[in-house]
Amino acid sequence: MPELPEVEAVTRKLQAEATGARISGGFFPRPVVIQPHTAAQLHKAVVGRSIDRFERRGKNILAHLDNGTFLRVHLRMTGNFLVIPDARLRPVTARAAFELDDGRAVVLDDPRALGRITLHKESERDALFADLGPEPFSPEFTPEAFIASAHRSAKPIKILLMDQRAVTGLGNIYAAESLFQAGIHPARESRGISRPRLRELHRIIVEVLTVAIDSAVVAYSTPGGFSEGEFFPVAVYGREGEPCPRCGAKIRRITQGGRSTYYCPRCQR
DNA sequence: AGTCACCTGATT
DNA sequence: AATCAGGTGACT
Repeated sequence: MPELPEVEAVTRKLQAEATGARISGGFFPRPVVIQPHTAAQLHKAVVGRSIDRFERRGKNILAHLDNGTFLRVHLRMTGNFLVIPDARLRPVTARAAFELDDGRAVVLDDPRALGRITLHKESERDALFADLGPEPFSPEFTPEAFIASAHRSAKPIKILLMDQRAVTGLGNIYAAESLFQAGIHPARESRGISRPRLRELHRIIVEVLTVAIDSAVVAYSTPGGFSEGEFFPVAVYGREGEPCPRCGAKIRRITQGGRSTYYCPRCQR
């Protein structure tokens, strides 16, 4: 489910619903989800702590506790992190649950169990995210910084956009949509793209993510979460064979880095 | 830089 | 039965 916009929506909802909550219990049925910690270890570390604040960093959700530690939650492909009203009624796909002293629980719900949770000291934060690039809405994500990282890379531009070191938050959908809007072919070598086109792509990335966050927050605040289908006007992703909304040419699918990339062969050169 | 493994469920 | 999935890390 989640790229940056969905993670942002999830984080905001947790911040609204569970800030200040106190953890009274833990449920960690899948060792791999919390490794290198053990269930007993994590249980001991979180019970009695309250959650001061939720924060998003890239596609990670951080839950800051009241003792100088934080939980780092990554949703990977299919995870969701949410408050349920009754800790006893967790879904069968709950891979971790933090029971709260008011009877609710904060749950990692993830059918594929690819999501991960780890606990860290605040002092380890910088080291933990050393390989994460700039937040797309931060002052560090300048056109010049983006152009520089592109011109340093021989990777196809689509691969670069999904590399969290160049900019954090884009995944398979929004990378493809950004390139469509910028009119850039996904297989173009990053360092061969002109400065003006990269400058335009930079602007579009910020715009695409802004629009996507707005729609994700609205979609996720309604009952049922994101389940109401599409909430972002997707032009190319998942639309192989359908007409391009701009020129009518058939959308194509190629494989890059083992993932599907969708693009318009006429609009994207 | 490309491939695969991690998991499970949906779709072809 | 095979393929695919909005991610990432560990391989070759």
